[in-house]
Parts: sequence; C-alpha cells; structure tokens
Amino acid sequence: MKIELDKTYNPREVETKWYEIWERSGYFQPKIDPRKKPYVVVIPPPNVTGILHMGHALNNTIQDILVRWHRMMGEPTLWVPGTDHAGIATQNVVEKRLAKEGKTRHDFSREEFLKQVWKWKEEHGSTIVRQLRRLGSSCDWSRERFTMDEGLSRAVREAFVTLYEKGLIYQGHYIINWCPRCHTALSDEEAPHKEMEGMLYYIQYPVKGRAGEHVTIATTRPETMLGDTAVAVNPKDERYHHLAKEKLILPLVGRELAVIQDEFVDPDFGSGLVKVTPAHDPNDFEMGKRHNLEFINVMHPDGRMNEKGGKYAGMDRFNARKQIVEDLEAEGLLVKKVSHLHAVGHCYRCHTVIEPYFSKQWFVKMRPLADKAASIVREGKVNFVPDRWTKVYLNWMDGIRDWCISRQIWWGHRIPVWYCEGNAPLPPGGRGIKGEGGNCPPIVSRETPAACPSCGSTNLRQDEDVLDTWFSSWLWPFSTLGWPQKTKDLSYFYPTTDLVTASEIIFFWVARMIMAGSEFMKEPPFSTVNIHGTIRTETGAKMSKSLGNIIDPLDVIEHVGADALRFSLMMITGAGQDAFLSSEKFEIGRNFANKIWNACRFAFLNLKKESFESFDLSDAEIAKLGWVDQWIVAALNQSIEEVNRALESYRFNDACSVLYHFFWHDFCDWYIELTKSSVVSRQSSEKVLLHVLEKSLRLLHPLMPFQTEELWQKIKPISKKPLGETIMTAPWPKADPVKGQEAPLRKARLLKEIVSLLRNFRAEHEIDPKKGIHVVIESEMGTVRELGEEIKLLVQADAVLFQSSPKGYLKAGLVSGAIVYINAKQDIDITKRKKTIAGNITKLESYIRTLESKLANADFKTRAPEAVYQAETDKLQDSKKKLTHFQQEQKALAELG
RNA sequence: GGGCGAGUAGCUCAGUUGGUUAGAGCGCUACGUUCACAUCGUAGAAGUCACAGGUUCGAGUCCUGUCUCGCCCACCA
Repeated sequence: MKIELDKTYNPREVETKWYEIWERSGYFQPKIDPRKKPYVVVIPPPNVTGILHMGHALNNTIQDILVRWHRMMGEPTLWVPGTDHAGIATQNVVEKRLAKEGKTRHDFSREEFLKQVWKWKEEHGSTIVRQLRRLGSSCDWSRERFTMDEGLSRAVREAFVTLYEKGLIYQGHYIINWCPRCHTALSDEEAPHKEMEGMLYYIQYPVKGRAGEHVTIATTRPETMLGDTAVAVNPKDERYHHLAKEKLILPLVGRELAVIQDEFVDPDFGSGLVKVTPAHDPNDFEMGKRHNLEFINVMHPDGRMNEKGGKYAGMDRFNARKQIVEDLEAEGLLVKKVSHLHAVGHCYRCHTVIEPYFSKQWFVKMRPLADKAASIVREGKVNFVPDRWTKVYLNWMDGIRDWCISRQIWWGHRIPVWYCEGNAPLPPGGRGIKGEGGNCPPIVSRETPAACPSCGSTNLRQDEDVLDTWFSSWLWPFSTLGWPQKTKDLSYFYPTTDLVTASEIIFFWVARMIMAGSEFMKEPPFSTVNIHGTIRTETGAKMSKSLGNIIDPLDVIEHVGADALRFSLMMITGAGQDAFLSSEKFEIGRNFANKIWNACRFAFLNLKKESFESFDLSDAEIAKLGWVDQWIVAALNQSIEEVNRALESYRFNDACSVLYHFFWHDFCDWYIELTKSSVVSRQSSEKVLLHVLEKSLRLLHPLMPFQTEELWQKIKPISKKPLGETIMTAPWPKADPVKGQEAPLRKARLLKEIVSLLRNFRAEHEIDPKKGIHVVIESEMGTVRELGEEIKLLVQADAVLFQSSPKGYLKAGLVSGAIVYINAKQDIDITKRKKTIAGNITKLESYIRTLESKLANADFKTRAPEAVYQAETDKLQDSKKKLTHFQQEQKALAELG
C-alpha cells in the first residue's frame, strides 16, 4: 500500500470535505459527563447583517484553537454559536432596501415591516454563519441561537421584569443621546465622542430695560438658543453680580430670561456666562431642574426645528444654525466666531452627529449592578488577559451612569410594558414623546396580559419601543443555555470558561454580561476574558469597507486556505497587540502548510514497512534508538512543553513559533535530512519518523485543523493500534521527558555547530559544492567521534577523520571541545582567510576584555548568583582558548605568505 | 483633560520573573534543482534596542523625565 500525495497541498477540497464530515458526525457536540468539568465558550454573536471580516477571523480562530485544544484534552467541550439581531443595524439595512423602491417603513404597518425584516433575516442571516464554518470554527451548531428566537425573547422579558420588580428599571424624562437619522435614543456607549473642529459663537443678549447694554454669551450650537430659558453665571464671578436682579432678552425670540447663579459655570470659559437650554443639553438639564426652569424642546425627532422654533420651524438643525448666525449678524448681535476643537457624540451606526434630546425613556439603574460586577473582577473571579484591561473595566464601572435601554425602532424585543387605555380618559396633554396610558398603573409582565389587572379592561396598548440590542446580548452566556428555564445544559455548562473578544466591546458587552451573570445566575458568566487586538492595515489604519482597504478573509481562504489564514494570523498577532496586515503575510501560513504536506509526502514515499503495531515509543524502546532518533523525540518533548505553556497563557503566537521552528527547522531541516543517510536510517527510525509526524499533526491541529485531519487520516491506517475516528478527538500529546534525553540534545547541538562551521567555510571560500572535502576533527570528547557519518552527509565530505594535529590540513575553526580541519588548502584564498581570522581576533579580544573587567569586579563575584559567575568564568576560558588558536592560525598563515 | 498601548535589522514583529556576544519571518546578497518541498535548501550582510538621566555587580527588560505615533475614556457651553 502506497500513500500518494500531490506535490503541492490543495486546501480547497480538503477543507470543505472535512468540515462536512465533522459536522455530520456530531464531533462538535460535547458529551455531558457529570464527572468531568466542561470547557465552554460562547461566541460573541456576530450581527445577522454581518459578513466575515478579519476581526471575525482573528476572534474565531482564537476561540477555535482554545476549543479544539480543550476538546483534545478530553474535556466535554462546548462552543455555543449564534447571531445577534442587531436592532438598528438590521433595520437600517432593510430600510435602505425599501428606500430603493422609494418607500419608508412608515409606508407599512409595524407588523408588515417586521415581516419584511424576518424575511431578510431568513434569506441573508446565515451568511456569516456559513463563513464561520469555512474558517473551521468547531461550534456546536445544534445549539445555535439567535437573540430574537423564542427562548431568548423569553429570557429578555424575564430579565426586564425581574429588574423592574427590584426597582432597577425605571422610566423617566431625561436628556439622552438622540440620533436624528435613526430616530432613536442611544446609550452613552452608542454615541462615541469624536474630536471635531467647530465654531464658538459669541452672541450678545440685551439687558432688559437698559438700552444698549448687552452681555456676551458663547455657544457652539446657536440653534439651541431658541430653547433658552435662562442665563447662568458662577456665583463667585464678581464681574456679573450687577446682573443678579436683571432680566435678559433672548435675541430673535424676545423671551425674557432670568440670570441664575450656578456653581457649574466655569468663569474662565468664554465670557463666563452660559445660556441655559434645559431641553437640549445635559448640563443645562441639570441646571434647569435645580432652578425650576421651563423646558422648551425646539426640535423634531428628525433634527428639524419644530413650531417652537418660530420662523426657523421646519429647517434642519444645521441650516437653522447657519440662518440664525446670519440673522444675529444682521442685527449686530454676533460679536465674533472662533474656531473651536471639541468632542461631539456620533451615532455608532450611521455616524450622524447625535443631538442631546429631552425625552421619556426606560433606564437600567446601574450603580448596584456595577458595584457587584466590579468586586467580582477585583476579587479575581473574572480575569482579564492581558491584565491591563482590568483597569479599563474598573474605571468604567466607577464612573458608570444609568443605561438608556429603550429604542424608538421596530426591530427588536418590544418592551414588556402595557398601558391600560380602558376606563379612565387620558389627562389633557398627558402624552409625552411616547404615549402614556390612562389612570391605571402600567402593566409590566412576563406574559402578554389579556386584561388590565386594575380595572379589567382589555383595551391595552403595549409600549411602542423596543429594547437596546445589548439588552439581549448581556444575557447571552446563560440565555443560550436555556435560561430562565432550568435546563440540563444550563446547570452543566454554566458558568462558561473563556470569553474571547476585542477591546471595543468591553463596555457594551463584557462588563454588562458580568453584571447580568451575577444578577440573574448569582455567578459570573466566565472566568477569563481574553482580549485580543484589532486588525489594522499595514499603515495602521482600521480596516473598513468605506476606506476600501479591507483584506477579505474569504479571499485569503480561496487563495491559500483557512489553515494558512489561521496560522498566519496567529503567528503575527502578539498577545493582545494590534496586528498590521498585508496580503503577503499569508504566505507564512501557506508555505508552512506546504512544508507540512511535503514532510508527510516524503515520509509516505520512503516508507518501507507497511504497518506498525503502534506509533507509541516506550522508554525501553527509546533507550535502544540511535542518538538522532533520541534527539528528535527529546526535541519534540521540549516543544510540547513549550506549546502547553504558551496556550495556557493565551500566547498563541508563541505556540505557533515553537511548532513552526520545531517542525520546519528541527524536524525537516535536520532530522529528515539526517535520515537520508543510509547509516542513520535504520529500521527503528521509520517508526520514530511516524511517531513524531503523527504527534506533530495533533499538536498542530488546533491551529490548522483541516490539513492536519487530512494527513492524519492517511497516517492512521499505518498503525495497527486504532488511533480513533478523527484527529479532533485524538488525545492532546503529552510531553514525556525520557531519562537521559539531555545527552542527545547536547550531541545535536555539537553536530549543528560543526556542520555550520564547515558549511560556512565552504561558502566563504567558494568551494565548489560538488567538490569533495576531507574533514579532520581533533577532540578529546568521545561523542564527537560518533558524529562522523552525520557530518559526512551534511557537508558532502568524502571522509571525516579523527586525529590530532593533522599535517597538510587547514584549521576551519573551533567549536566547544573540538578543532575542525579541512583539506581544501589549495582552494583557499589566503588573503581572505587572513582577514577573517584578524576579524575574529579583534572581536574575541574585545569580548575577552568585557568578560575580564566583569570578573575583576569584586561586587560581581559577591552578588551575582554562583551559576552566573561560573558561566562567565567558563566563557572567559573558552574565549581565551579560541583566541590562542586563532593566533596560531594567523601565524601559520603568515608563514604561508 | 485622564488613561492605555507602541517605538528593537530595510519592513512586520518576538524578546514571560533583570543574567550567553539581542532573535524570527519577509526582503536583500551569493551559491545550489536527477534529492518531499523553489511555496525549497545552504551561507551571508544588516541593530546606538526612540532620547536623556537613575537604580543595580549587571538594564532591550526596573524607575523618572522627554519626544513621536496610535487607541480608549471625558457633560466646560
């Protein structure tokens, strides 16, 4: 039986083939075993509108590595997948489609519109999920969830009602972040501030009854002056004490404004006077409440001025601003305008400048939740990796403000509150921005109520608003497992183990999950949060579709395969650091994949035996092996230890480089090359070759799942001892250090040194590669004598001899414990050689000086650890010996001419 | 304004508690293809570890300050 492999690896067919088999065979589903502690990860649910980008690729590769690694370690391993309904984003997508037909959602009833969104979701919502499969993500798709499916909707209601009953959810009129384009309130996190170059306008407000007297007020948003109901001054600001009893006249409007005193005002900013617009600014809102001012809302929800805006009614806020400035200028009331850098909130979905807007919304009282969530992290029950994010998290918890959770959109979980419109009439003007019911108290209920419990009326109206998308996301780690029902999954798999995510959503999601977990489950939802970096372009910019600088992971998969994509990403991403990406970077993974492929190809082509009892090597067997075999087994053991250490501390790039180096340089470049020698290659080494290869594939599997499965399946039949169905559940290799494995490791180091020395000599002196050489080695070390055949093979020597002070040979150099000679005297460029020797001498001399002065330092001897002192002493002796040899050679060369 | 991260070879980055003459990949130079792999091999050149002080027997690593770049947070209009 010969195993045939193509000359190059073709990932495409292999990847789709194996994913189907894995999924079909149920390998992604854990077996619940009450005796074992499960390993659980919940996916950060991508938006249903999403398509896979490099950030997803990075995030899911890390999760898949962890999941596959733990699965191989025999833990019942569950990775829960799913998608997020992404309220605003998804609604925007569907509305954009309607806009192409010249329609808005208001051309439909709410129900009809939602039907369209669901339809869109059914047609397109599985895109990202399909793409995650192509990446190799080993999620348990039988447990896939969607934040708006029935179970999760029940969880949302349960959470809302519970918090309401505890007094942690309330409704009230406040200034919130309003997006005039999306027509909805946003939380503080959804309205990130961006630095913007704006204008600071200085406007004169006339003093009532004192012709010609004005005060100057500075504002960045002149259009809001239409809603001014006072002017404020710091009580300590003596410049304005004379205004205390005066009234001011609001320009363009004519309203009388009182001058109020408030500590909030900074006398040093602008003129020291602040216009107060309680309905359009959060600070003014607070002042308005403190001083009992009138709240005048001058804007429509879409950002146009409303009827309170007088002649500006109907104008967009920015046009109104322009017009107002012009009008003030015409009246001579504009003193000056100065450019002004300030931070302005923007909608995180559509990037429109948000408007601080006065409206009635639902809020979650965060303080009690945040205090608990903060102490969970402080007590180490949840750890951030890297640790620096702990501080960021705690900082946010410290300064937390209440969470505005109502959204004025249609796509989402409708707020489970009903108003009775039955018996009692509406109070005049009782409707705010959102409707309010009659006299009966609102009904906040887990189940849709049939009738008003207060008056029995069936004339009920549900709150129009939906909840913030993140209100369902924060329940994700337990809602996906069945909560609020007490399911088997929930009791076995909760709490989860690792959460893997990007720093951008620590506040949106991570922090809130910790709150929700401790509130509803009495236990934090995971024990470790691994925060990875952001993928950037070569120049450090963020990748974004609008900038046209994205590298599409699916393109990369098409070209080099998912394994190469995964390996490359992991190799270049330092733990938690941002990664700078260019398409050439993926050659790392592609080349490595090809290397692995070809190493196996070599093994299969040269296999003499058709099958082996097993690939296992007992200590007794190892003891009987040749040293080269013993060395590669020892090197493999070391690598396993290092990989384990790296994975345990989430240093995936380290794990990659250890395996890359072991496989490519130790295994292929040295071991396989050595086995090509007829002397080294003996019956036993074939088994070692397969042993190392098979173990390497297992070690590489979490990083490169597809290719390792493909090759492992080919190796599998060679072992009579069954290896299992799939590499996915094959055991994770153990490091089994063998007694005395230091000796072969030392020997390999010595061989490498001698071989490098000779190769270097050959290259330096341009000795024809085909020309045979004779090598003589002078050494008192017995081990050197055992390396003859290996050296002969690796440097293409005709002979390798061992003797002292050979005649007619040239010294090629020194290694620790041996002098190496070569017979190629006739080919040597003496001048060049002299130069090299002189260079070596200079370098050595200066090194010796450094060592001598270090050792001469009395403090060094007394304070440095013994081992360090000894090492330095040895180095000095060694260097002096080398120096002597070089000097002798220099002399010999001089005699030659 | 506060906080965080980065600055090491031409490029992209490792360098875990301070202890060999600071490493890798790419790129570059030279040589090599009947050899598993040219998606390869061998060898080589290339660094004031941003800068200035300090602690220490010893600093790329710790401390202080400075500069440059990036990110996050923040209700001074």
